Amino acid sequence: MAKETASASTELKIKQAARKIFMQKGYAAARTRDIAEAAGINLALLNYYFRSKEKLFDIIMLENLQQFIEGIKEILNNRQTSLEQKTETIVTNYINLLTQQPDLPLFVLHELRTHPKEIISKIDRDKFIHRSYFMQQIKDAAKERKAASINPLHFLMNIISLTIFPFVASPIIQNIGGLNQQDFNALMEERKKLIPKWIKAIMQKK
Amino acid sequence: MAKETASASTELKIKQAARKIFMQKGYAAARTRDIAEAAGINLALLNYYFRSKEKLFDIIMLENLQQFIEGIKEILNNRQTSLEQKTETIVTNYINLLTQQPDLPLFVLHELRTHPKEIISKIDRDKFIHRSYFMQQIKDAAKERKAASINPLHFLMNIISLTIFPFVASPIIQNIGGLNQQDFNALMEERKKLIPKWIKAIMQKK
DNA sequence: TCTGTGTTTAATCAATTGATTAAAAAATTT
DNA sequence: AAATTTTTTAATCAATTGATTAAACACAGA
Repeated sequence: MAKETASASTELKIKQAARKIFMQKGYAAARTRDIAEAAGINLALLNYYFRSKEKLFDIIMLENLQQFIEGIKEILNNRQTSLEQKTETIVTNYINLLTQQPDLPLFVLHELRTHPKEIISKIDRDKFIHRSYFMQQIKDAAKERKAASINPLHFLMNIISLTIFPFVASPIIQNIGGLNQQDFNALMEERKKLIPKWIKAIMQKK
Repeated sequence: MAKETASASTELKIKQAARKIFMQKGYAAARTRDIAEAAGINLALLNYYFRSKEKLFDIIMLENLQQFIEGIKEILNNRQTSLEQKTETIVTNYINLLTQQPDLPLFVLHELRTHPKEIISKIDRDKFIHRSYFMQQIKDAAKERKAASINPLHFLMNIISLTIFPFVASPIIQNIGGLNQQDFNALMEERKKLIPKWIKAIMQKK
């Protein structure tokens, strides 16, 4: 019993340390020694638990992607909420997540480029976003209502662009605007209410 | 004479190869041997011309940043063009640039995180964006016209987010939408006209 | 043609780094 | 408490990689 909790906790410690180091430095620049040190354990122990750096990375990356995807899966397919409500929930959820883990999107996107596309195919294997009720609502809004006709893909791109990109480009934005971390977070907090408004304005038939 | 052109061309060849490899793999994963091979020269020659991997990287990165910044400097300070015209020009220019070099923004942003902030401070040393005529126009529009009051920083973030992020996230977007490279480029081409419209809609006083 | 300067290469070095191994330590079982 | 299994470590290996060196090469001017 004590054995299992001990091993479970060291495994968790390693994973947490790995997540931190990988996200800070990226896969290539992250050294297994850094991760071991951050986890407070020996380098050999890391390989004992996870076989190799790449195996460990795959696990971390998969968990990150799930965090990204699972977080919006039920939102997109909720039949009870309007398009406006979904937008607001998505924006709020992501801004909350990224305020806690600002390095997450850049890490995922960068490694997605470099690494073989095995990872990419895992993202949306069954095209659930494409088939989601959310997508149907966008199409319907364009037809039934007086909303402007818009490619649903543009619509989705707009929401995630407006929400995520500021975090990706935060070093530049903070530099341009002369903002410290707190100022920046406050600005992102503002966007929780602004982005849904803007999205609505975009949809308005001109 | 032949000597100088030869050395100039090899220097250029190395830089072009370095830009390619660095952008594909990132600084840490890019090997100097890869760059040398891509340039069709010997590894030692690379160090003969540029002293070290880091020196070469600094040069490439600086050129990339300049490409990014210089491209909008005169646009932002043009006293003859309206806010709408500036928006359209910025969007068109960046979409053209990124269609040619889709890896550029992710590379810059990723390395900006990892590397010491010396680089960051070079981006907008004299705060020219903040002082630009463009920024003044945004403030004026909010006051004088009937436009909605908007933090100029939000305005700027919106334009670059809507323009640049789709390129950064293109692997995901192409996967979700089931798009090949040509489809994706066509979608980005559409955005040249759409984004200015959307920005205008956002500015509209509701 | 010879000399000197700049260019290029092959070979090698030294440091880093992912991974392994064998042994010690701790925990669990009998 | 002894035996067995699991966990942890120190030491080491082997491959990679950025960088250097010394020698060969090209080419200009004398």
